[in-house]
Amino acid sequence: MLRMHPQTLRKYERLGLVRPSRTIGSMRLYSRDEIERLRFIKRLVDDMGINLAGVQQLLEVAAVMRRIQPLMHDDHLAPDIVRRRLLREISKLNGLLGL
Amino acid sequence: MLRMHPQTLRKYERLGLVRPSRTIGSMRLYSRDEIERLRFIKRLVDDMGINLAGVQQLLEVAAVMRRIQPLMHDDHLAPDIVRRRLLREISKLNGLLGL
DNA sequence: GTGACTTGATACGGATCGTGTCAATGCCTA
DNA sequence: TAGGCATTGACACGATCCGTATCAAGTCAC
Repeated sequence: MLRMHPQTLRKYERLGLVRPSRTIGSMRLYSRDEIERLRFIKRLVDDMGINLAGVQQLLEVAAVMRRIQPLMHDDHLAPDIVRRRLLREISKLNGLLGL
Repeated sequence: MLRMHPQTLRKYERLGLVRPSRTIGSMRLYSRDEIERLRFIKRLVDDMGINLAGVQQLLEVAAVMRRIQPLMHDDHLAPDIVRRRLLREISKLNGLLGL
């Protein structure tokens, strides 16, 4: 489906990049979100040549982006609240870059 | 000063990670900003084990962060302007992650 | 129950990255 | 101005990382 080698998926899981659920017999089961996540990882690794350590950081950046996005388009949220949450996410981003 | 091998600095320049100015005799000259940049790169590579390809992306993320930071603390700027510039930076960040 | 697949563990080839070496050039001082 | 030393660029050598192949053992579906 994603043309990924089974061993690659296992290694990604060992590194904590994905977290598939398991069936009773301990077979891996990937949700739609995780498949999308794998697609994202594949782009970073195959097309951009990025390290798995770098992928891990960029995944966290992407997670922050996903939380910021709705904040900016929610029109019935008090500007103060938006501003405060935005500051929190930005400082989180800075922290993970070690700034 | 940063305990980096000269060849490492040359390779980083070939990859476009740093851009030192040159003296008349073509010797490399690093500004304070570039030294800080090198320190940042060193952390990503040595401590986090990140690829140079990943470093390149994270450098761009850091650049966006550096532009966002003053926006959030400038009280003289109209909220509309802040919001618009913020949206631009965020979409830039999304674009560079391929989202 | 039988055949096909998945599981985990280990090993191998290719690519990346830091470092060492080389001759040639540039810089500084006596 | 001549001599000693560092820097320049190019190439090559280990170490490490990553995807993939292989293996026996366990699991699934028919």
